[in-house]
Amino acid sequence: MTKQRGQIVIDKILDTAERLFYTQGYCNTGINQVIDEADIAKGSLYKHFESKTDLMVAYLQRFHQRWYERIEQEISKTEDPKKKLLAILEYHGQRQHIREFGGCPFIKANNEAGMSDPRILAEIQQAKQRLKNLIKTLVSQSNHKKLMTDKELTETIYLMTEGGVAAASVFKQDKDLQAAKKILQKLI
Amino acid sequence: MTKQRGQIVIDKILDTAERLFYTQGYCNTGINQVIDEADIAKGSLYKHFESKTDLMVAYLQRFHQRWYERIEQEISKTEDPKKKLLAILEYHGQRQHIREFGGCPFIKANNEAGMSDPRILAEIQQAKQRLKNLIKTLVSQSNHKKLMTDKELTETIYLMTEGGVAAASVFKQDKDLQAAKKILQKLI
DNA sequence: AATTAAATAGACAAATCTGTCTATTTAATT
DNA sequence: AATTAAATAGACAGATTTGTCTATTTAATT
Repeated sequence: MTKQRGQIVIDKILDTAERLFYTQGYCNTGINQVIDEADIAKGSLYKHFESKTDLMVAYLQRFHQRWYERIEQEISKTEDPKKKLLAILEYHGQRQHIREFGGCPFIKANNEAGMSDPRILAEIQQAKQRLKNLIKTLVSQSNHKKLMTDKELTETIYLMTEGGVAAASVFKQDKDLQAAKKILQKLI
Repeated sequence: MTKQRGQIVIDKILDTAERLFYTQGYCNTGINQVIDEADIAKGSLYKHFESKTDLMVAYLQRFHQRWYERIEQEISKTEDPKKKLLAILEYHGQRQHIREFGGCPFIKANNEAGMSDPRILAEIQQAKQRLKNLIKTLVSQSNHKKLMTDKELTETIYLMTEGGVAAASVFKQDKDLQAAKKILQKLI
């Protein structure tokens, strides 16, 4: 079963949209630039996506799925729940480095287009909630020091992750995320 | 000494730009909407600001100053450094409520326009650094429990603040910031 | 009161934006 | 091989964008 012709076009569009929407921003990226860099015709884009907003939604949905799969894959490298928690912070630092400290794609999308379409906000909320739930599960399995409750530790880790990525986008480095990792080592 | 005519115009422009750039976003706000809602002429805007980017920079500079003054005023309500630290989290929750959970103005500006002009990123970095320094000073005065070092506690508080505001913008509520406050009470 | 500076309304240019449409070519399927 | 569906290039509409410019009115200053 080889790839359908249509799927190749869709993939090229979504790949390009993902790259441009993230690096330049949704508003700063025109449809014409997307079709130019994706090397497809405008008619093809509007055959598969009703509007630019729909393209944004589709990008976020696909990104949400791939993003979560990457995190799951990353923490699967160790069995220890404590190490898995540390890996989440480590991973976010690595990703921000790859992304040249452009910040969280979900937060970016939310800031620019979160209020314009309910599907956008919903997708972002679901993604963030999944991360929270993942942390919660790992915390409950971690047998941590009980310096705080499971709920509080979960919250702390989530906030340090979110804050660390934001700090990375401001200061263009990942030392806040690295610091968060060291702090977490003391807390668990 | 009453207000100069020019200053009134500048204030109206900056007030409107601040409101629209935050609620709608920089890209989603046109110069024409700014002059319409500020109720001034287009020529007046371009007399005081060379470009839309310059207006953004001026908005951020004024906002940075006022923002920091508000925080200083807020924490001046108590003498206890521990309570001052808690007040920072409390204050950010209140502000996000007022802002209808639109997130951090600096992070928003950075995501949308941080790479387009070095002055924008510089202003945002300075603002965030000031917050970090403020927390650092308060931590050093707080005589906290020493569950972690001063540096680590400072980092934790900063990250929880940054992450809490981001979470507020995603989930449209301030309970993450409230949770952060309760966690901080345990840490100090 | 006369002069100077600033604010105004609004036309305008030039570029860009999203989205539509047509005519043609390419590829997959029967 | 014939048919059907999809991708292409590109023109086009209509709206919107930033920024400029002119002519006029308003306000402050000498």
